[in-house]
Amino acid sequence: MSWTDERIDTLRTMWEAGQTASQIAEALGGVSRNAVIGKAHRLGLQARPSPVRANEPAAVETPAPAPVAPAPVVEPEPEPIQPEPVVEAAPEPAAEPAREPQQPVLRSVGPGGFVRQSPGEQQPPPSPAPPRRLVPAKPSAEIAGKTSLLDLNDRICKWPIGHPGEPDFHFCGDKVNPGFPYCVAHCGHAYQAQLPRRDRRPPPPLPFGGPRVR
DNA sequence: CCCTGATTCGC
DNA sequence: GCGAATCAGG
Repeated sequence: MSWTDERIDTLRTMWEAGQTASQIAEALGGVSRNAVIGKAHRLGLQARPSPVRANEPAAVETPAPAPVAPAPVVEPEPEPIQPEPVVEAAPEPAAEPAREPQQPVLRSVGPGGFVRQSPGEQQPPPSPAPPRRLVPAKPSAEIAGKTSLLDLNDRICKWPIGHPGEPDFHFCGDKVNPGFPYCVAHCGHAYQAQLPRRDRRPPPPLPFGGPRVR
């Protein structure tokens, strides 16, 4: 697989939408999450809460536009070297709590891997709604909320809920029954002992498609 | 162990 | 440029 414009576009969109590298890789297919991460970085996409690396030395803490509350803005003043005999080292225990994690505002991510907004965060377009250009809206990177195709992986129950094409089509999403493509419950549906023809139930909810061959 | 993203480095 | 291997935190 190569990075076609379209694939790069999907990567961009999903990455910016907060999808994990794994999900993106899964969605794109043919690439590993490492490939996705590598590409994302090469594309300049970056910065996003990483488990690794809590803080960087000279991290330029953007004080953030503290609107009201005259918070004691402490200018870091990048002291070059100079041991500087600490003269006044008694920071008032007043307003100390480090800056709220309000860099790119940490949000939780929904089941579908989509950014959630807390009610209070509901912030309408800051300025008079800029004439947003309606974009084609790529086929991937959406279908929020439910376990979508994008969320499937080797240990996620792939039992389909609903039907492909329907707006709310999604997958079970439970932990898989080790060794099977479905969770325990759905394995129960998928694998049944033969019953006498006469009492056999007709509806065969096949997962659709076979194992995806890439 | 599972997950994450970051980095490195041979190709 | 690419991505597997590796690292390292949650």
